[in-house]
Amino acid sequence: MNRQTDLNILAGTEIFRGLTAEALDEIRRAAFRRRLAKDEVLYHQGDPAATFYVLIVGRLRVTQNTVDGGRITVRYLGAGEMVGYAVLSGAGAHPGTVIAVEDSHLFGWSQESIRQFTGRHPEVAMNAVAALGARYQETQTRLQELSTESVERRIAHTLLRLAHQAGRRTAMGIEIAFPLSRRDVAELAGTTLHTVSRTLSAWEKDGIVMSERRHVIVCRPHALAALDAPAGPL
Amino acid sequence: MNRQTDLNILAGTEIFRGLTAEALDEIRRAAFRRRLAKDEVLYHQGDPAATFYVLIVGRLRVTQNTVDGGRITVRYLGAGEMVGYAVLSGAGAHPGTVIAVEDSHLFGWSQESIRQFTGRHPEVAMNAVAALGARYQETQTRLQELSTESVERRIAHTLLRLAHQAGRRTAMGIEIAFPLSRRDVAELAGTTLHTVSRTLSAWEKDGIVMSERRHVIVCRPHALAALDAPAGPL
DNA sequence: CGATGAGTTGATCCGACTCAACCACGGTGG
DNA sequence: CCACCGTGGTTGAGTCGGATCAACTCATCG
Repeated sequence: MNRQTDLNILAGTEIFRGLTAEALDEIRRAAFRRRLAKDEVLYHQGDPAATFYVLIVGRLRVTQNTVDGGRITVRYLGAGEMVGYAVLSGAGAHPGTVIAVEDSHLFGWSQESIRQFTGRHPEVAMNAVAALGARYQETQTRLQELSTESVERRIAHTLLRLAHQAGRRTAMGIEIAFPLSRRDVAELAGTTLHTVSRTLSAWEKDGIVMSERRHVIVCRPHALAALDAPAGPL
Repeated sequence: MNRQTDLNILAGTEIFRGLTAEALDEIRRAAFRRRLAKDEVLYHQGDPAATFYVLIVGRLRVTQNTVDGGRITVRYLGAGEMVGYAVLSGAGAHPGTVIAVEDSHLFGWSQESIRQFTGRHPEVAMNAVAALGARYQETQTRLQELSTESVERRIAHTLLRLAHQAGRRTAMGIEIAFPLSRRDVAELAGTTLHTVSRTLSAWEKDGIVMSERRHVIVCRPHALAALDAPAGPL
């Protein structure tokens, strides 16, 4: 919690990496801290984009709603990731709702201070471009999957992506390290919780995954990755 | 084709807007021109991201392929839009294939020159963040539609988006101003050309759209936007 | 100890994909 | 000039993946 610790943390974030110690200290001084309890909302879709955040510890979920009640999960955010890119891009409002799925800790900056800082430090803007580009690509990939793949494969890819982003190696396999319900998976994979439940049950029988309520472990990731052929040959 | 014309063109692009005349002239001097005939490929998915472009006139299509033969259309690009953002974000390879759907004209810059320029002009990086953010949002919206809406509504939204991005007012309605086949619409909406054909035929009967081969006019955009209720009540 | 949320599993149904046959148009070449 | 073929488009019939509807169990919580 001291100055040096904060500097090390900031130096490890996707948006501030590569900055000089002086620049890091400058952004540190402009920051405020924000804590979120589990299930607490950071901001709602449509709120004016006034504050930019970086997630330090914890896990956040970004969701997006349509007028007609539809809801999807855009992505989960982990430590070091930026929150509220709309503040940087100059959009007026946040395009999604951000909620903590476990107790979290963030640094925050006002729109003026982060935009001013970004203007003076092109590396920050370049980092933002890189980070946004990566998210854009990931979304593109999901779009691709949703257009062309079966539900089963989409669920498989969803779990693999989560395992990659927030996986923790255990004796049983790769554990997805935050509470994740069937419904959550369904909203990521573009299906219903019923289908997710059936699919996970089948995989559990085959020893591919293990799951309890709101908790998934991927035991055999390679088996998930190789779900093209409808079934193994004789 | 003279210097002043080029400066005016550059000043109107999403990535270079707001720059001083001197900065614009600097980027103009570093640029080279590139012409693409209809159906000519600018670069392929997987090619090293070595050159950054801005589209001056014409229309490009960005597609993305999966290993297993799946293909989607990521988006169409119009005048003033940047092409090859991966060069900015430092990704090693282009994530998609870009092809001209009509004769086009671009400005191009080497990776070193555009990144150096961006490093010296934070506005450019900020513009890039804004542009990428907008594309990210658009993709998010498509993802949302694909997860929650019926094929018919997705086709409707696809046409509305195209009409918005590349529409030309005519006596008959909003004409989509570049060749667009059923297959193209299908790859944007995440469906098959058969379903698109059926849907457009039905809409044509209702006077909502008019279409010939590779050519679509949206006559009653509001009717497309209001396709929620399955059918009008008695 | 009801209540609420998460999960499972069966039965049913339908939207849209698949398969298939066909037409129209526009090059191209004999 | 016409025969040919490839591309784009239309439309019908059949099928099926997965959503929907429904009933029930099991935790967790105030």
